Amino acid sequence: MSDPFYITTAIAYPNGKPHIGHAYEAIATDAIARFQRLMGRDVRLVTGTDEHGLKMAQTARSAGRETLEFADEMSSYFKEMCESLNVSYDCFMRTSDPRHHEASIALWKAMEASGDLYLDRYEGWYSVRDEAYYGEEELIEGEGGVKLSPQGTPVDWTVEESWFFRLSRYQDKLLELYSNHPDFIRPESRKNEVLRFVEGGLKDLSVSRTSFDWGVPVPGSPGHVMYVWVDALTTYLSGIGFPAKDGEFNRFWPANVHIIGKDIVRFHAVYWPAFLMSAGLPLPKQVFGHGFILARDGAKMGKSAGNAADPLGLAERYGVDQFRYFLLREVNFGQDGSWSEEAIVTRSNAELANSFGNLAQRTLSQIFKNCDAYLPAIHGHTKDDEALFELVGKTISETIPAAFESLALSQAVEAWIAAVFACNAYIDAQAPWALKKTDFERMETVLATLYICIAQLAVAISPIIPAGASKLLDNMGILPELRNFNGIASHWYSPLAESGFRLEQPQGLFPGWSFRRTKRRPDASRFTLPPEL
RNA sequence: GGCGGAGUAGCUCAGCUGGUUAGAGCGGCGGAAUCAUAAUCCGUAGGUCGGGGGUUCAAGUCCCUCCUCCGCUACCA
Repeated sequence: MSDPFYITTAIAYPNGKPHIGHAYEAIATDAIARFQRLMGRDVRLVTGTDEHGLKMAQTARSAGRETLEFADEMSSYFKEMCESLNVSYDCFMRTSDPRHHEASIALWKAMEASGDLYLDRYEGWYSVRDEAYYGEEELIEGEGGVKLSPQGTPVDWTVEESWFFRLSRYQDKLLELYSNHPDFIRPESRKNEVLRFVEGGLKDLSVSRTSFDWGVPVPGSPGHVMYVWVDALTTYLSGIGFPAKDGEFNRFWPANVHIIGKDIVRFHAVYWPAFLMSAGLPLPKQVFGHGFILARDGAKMGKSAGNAADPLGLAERYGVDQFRYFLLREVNFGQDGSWSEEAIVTRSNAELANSFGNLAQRTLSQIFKNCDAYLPAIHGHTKDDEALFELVGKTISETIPAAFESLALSQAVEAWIAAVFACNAYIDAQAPWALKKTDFERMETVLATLYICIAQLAVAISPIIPAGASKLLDNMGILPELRNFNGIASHWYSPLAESGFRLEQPQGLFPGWSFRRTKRRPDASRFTLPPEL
């Protein structure tokens, strides 16, 4: 049985339609999951929506809607996003799902059994928008002397009975965790922030609310619903079957990595492991806080910022693969990045259409025309061929896997495109179109060499651009069982050629987009215009 | 205020534990080629590696200091 690998995205709060940040996280997580599948691992990818909390209830009410019915709609946008962007999730867990309620209650009871939950009174300034209490001294003054949270959201003086979690008990255990598992929090800069926070002392955490009922009811405590983070985090368990411990859960927990935004690192790196320790469950191996995707003008794509670009619109306009490729190629995973339509077009044209797509096109076309569409025979390799094999082979079997393994996604793509460049340099140096007249057999060998390399590169990049890669591999007759790192490195070419496989008329893989430019193109009509949004 | 990031070619960025002429991509410029999605390949970038000081035979790469931007966090009030 192959190694299990369990990865999650954060569970999105669907108080609006998904923005580019949600798309980025889902795409990155999917790419990692797909990579692990190519490595032969048994993968589970869980994503979903966190639908509880006063904010959702209020938004629904102000829209004159039933809360659940409203949540259904909002959640569906996130699910659609995953479908549209080719995110290969195994489970889309909603916190409103009865199965999830069961899981949350089981976790709660386990924490209670450890003596970590107690009832007390909580009073303070509560911000509905932030779903958090603030101390008097944290408040800022808005216009007309109105009290506002540090985030500038309205606050109300609220007194409620609340369950508390003995977070204070876990300070030492958490610090021990961080020091025994240096990779628990990544990237490094996030870890420092968490360390500082925990070292500064932990207060017990209020983990239930009585001011609304849209949430998971606290067992045996009528009127209380769980604090949203308790049940949101629990999706990582319920998504693989918890509270049932046999089967999926037993096999996949603990998670290999939780992919989250840098803004919620604390919940995942402090509260979450504390909850799990309390419940007597194993801890995830890693929490990775990625950066934000900023608009060209530098504006932050915040949850409530309202200036969020529509990721589905962009994907539809420029292509899902192109959009995925851009985000993972251009942005150093873990750091903030920026996007613009021009940047998407530039990347897509230069690397997908011109470098890789065109490499495949020119190679397959020559085979199609010169070899009657049959895969040409190999008549002994030269040093040049061997050099290319070595470079491409090393890239797909060492460099790219190592980069993916350490979640250095943009470096993985960088290594890939460098190998593509090498193939283009090779085809130009060998000039099979010239060999056609002088040394037909050598031409055959050159085209066969490229064929092998292109298939290997297509497999290696398939986690990033699954649709295009799979279309190309289909066209090339690569069997499904060869579409993984081991398979594509094996000797499949000659058997395929000898099987009498013939190419169809090759077709362009990725279109080149034109884009408004100051400089005039010699013949702009040759470019395809992207569809209007 | 504390802690932590970032500041490298026009643009976007690589540069691990200090060591030959500081790198890549894009753009620009010049050439080659014409199989291919007017795509490709080769050559070319005269960059005070934010400023200043220091350690060293040798510093984007270590130390000090200053400036700018960002993140986490605190406090005075």
